[in-house]
Amino acid sequence: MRAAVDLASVEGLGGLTIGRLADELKMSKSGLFAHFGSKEELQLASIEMARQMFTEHVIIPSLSSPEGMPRLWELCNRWLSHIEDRVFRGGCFFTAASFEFDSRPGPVRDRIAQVMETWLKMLSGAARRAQKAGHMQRSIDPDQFALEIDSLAIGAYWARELFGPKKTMGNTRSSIQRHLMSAATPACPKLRPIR
Amino acid sequence: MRAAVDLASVEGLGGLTIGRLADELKMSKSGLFAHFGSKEELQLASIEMARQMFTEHVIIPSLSSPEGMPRLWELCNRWLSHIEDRVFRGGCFFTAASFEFDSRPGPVRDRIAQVMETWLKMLSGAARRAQKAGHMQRSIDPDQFALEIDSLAIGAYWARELFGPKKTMGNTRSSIQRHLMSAATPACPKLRPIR
DNA sequence: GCACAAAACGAACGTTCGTGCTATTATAAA
DNA sequence: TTTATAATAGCACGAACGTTCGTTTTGTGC
Repeated sequence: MRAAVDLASVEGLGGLTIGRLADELKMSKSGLFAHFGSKEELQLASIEMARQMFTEHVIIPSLSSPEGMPRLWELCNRWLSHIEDRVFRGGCFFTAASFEFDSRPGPVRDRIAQVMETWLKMLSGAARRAQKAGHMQRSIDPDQFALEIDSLAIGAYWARELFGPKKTMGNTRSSIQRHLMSAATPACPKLRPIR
Repeated sequence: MRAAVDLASVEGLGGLTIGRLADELKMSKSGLFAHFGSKEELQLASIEMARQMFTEHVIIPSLSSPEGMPRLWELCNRWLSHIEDRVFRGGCFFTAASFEFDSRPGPVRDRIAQVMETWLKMLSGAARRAQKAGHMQRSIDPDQFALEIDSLAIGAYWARELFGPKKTMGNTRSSIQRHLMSAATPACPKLRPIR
């Protein structure tokens, strides 16, 4: 599954081909195929694996940060890091998959949308708790705010892949930090740079 | 070419297949193929067509707005509109193509990156002129600023395609407008909502 | 009406795709 | 050691892919 996720993150979920994956693993096509029964199942399994990896690298470690703005900041930071660290060989698995499948109805598209919705809810939930903790202005719509910082990260990834990593990611960290701070109250604790 | 762009915007530039396009146009594969000579040429021609359409729908009309912040705002607005209006059947041609080809070296990828760079330069150039006109704070880095508003639009498109158009685009308009206004000086003229 | 060029066509090529079969081999329980 | 079960391999299939070929249709200027 690790190989599948790597391949899919480079060639796209559609380009994740049973033959190529079998070659990579030095297996026969049919031997590999038997584990899934269909290409769609392979795709869904890859999504599941990628989701697990994302949870493990980004979400779980962030939960040890204190609730409120610090945890929101930590979530953003760890997401950017997981792109920089190339946890997926080809970049950001889910962003690429989203754009690839957004107009191809079916279980694969639905699952991707579901995972991304959960992620957005994670962000907006953190924002909402930041409001409850008095770290964030109550006039802000948490859902829209979550989408905004998510967009900044997606855009950074987009620019990085197209134009090279020059200073893109570092600049984006400060972009997002600025965005968080512009929404913060005086009671909000300092946001420490994680890297 | 219109049909090719439509097909590519739905199935992706890779899924733009000579056979399917021929079917759609009720032509023979070979008859269609003869016009291009290779699939890559077809892809490049599609990019060119999409670029022309984008220029026509977004850039040209914006040039009649006064230089500075108003024109920058108009560029953003028209980009959002051209997504809402589904100028490309499958959504935003270039955003999808960017993510599809970002890790597939070759002339197609290069051309996409080139077009997107030109577009970003258009935005940052407008921002720079807004600074010269005294509409925008000079402390702002125009390149980073351009990437930020581009990111917001990309993110809006991403959410729209995945979760449905509910209120996404409208909210994004105000997100971007807020972002512009937070960078504005007192001398900046009012930004009228275009739609 | 004819000649000539451009355009479209149908058939075939070699690959690769996903997907079924039927063997063969490893593994673990009896 | 035998036996049941899971994993892998081998082979073949129909379809679709990009591409090439020779032929036929279409349109234009004389």
